[in-house]
Amino acid sequence: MRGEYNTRQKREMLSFLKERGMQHFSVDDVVFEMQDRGERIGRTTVYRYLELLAEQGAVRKYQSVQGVTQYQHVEDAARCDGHFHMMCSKCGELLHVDCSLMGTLSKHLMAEHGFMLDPRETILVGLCEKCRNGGEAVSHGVDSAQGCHHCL
Amino acid sequence: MRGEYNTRQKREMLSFLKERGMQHFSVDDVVFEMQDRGERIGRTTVYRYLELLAEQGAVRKYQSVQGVTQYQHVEDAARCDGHFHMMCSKCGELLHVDCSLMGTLSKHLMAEHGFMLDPRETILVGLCEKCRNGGEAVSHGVDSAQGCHHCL
DNA sequence: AATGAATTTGGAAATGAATTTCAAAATGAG
DNA sequence: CTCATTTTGAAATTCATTTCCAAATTCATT
Repeated sequence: MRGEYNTRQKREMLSFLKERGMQHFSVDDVVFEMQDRGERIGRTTVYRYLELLAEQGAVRKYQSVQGVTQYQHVEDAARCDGHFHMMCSKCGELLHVDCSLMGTLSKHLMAEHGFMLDPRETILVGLCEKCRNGGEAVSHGVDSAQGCHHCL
Repeated sequence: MRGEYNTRQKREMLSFLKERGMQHFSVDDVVFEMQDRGERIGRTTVYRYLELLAEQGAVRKYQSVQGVTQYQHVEDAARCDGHFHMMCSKCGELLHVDCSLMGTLSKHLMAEHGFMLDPRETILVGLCEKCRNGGEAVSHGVDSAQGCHHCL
């Protein structure tokens, strides 16, 4: 049956997932990491296995509006529950938003609009700082992936 | 200046938009409709002009997660500017969110996270009140844009 | 360890939407 | 009409993702 053979490629990818923790990654991230490790693994195989894992629920798949699909290991993604993601429409990067303001918004939408916001399905789309500044990162004291004074 | 010449192709497309009303359509819909009318119009031109109209707000662009981008004629574009939308993941209804909290959120994301939230691309996903109270399930997608009774 | 059937791999080719290119055509101001 | 500017569109390109399929691998059985 499909998915029942234990191969080197699958083991390598599972170990990669574990290392990544809650961090998002793309197919290319896997491919290049494997190259760095000196492991050979075909791009097709990465696509295929991530798809299988997504079906099985071991991985969550975020398809950007335009650009590269991102994946996230679900074991740790459970820790993402209750927080949101924003995606840059230009570079496709997916960022965590651990911000109490989102909780406030959720409560408000529920109380005033009768709408139960789903953090897993909602992706805030816009332009990340890097892309707004022409590819250069600018520090403003707060890493958007980490949090601000409102954030956890 | 870009967009200032009045051409047959533009006139034809504008008349197409008017006929379509709020109904969504794809680039191919335009191309084939034009062929049926006996008008010749290049696919490139359709992409290009729809993109221009989208920038100007005369057309809204829905990029499906997978598949073909769909467009929709916005008769009163100003009515939707600066507003966000939420979509029910069950019935697919698209709802208008005119809420000062969204403005607050936008400002916060910009100031503290360096992220410029885009109201046109962002769709808040969750469960609407009807569906939370045992509404009927309807397949959703781009079609559901028609369900936006506040905004369109 | 050998056999063989089932599964998996991965390079290459295909797909398909969207974008870029650029020479030719159309437009409109003067 | 002239001519600079804008627009058009066929063809080429891009690029993530999928499909194809022969070869390699895995695993249960001898």
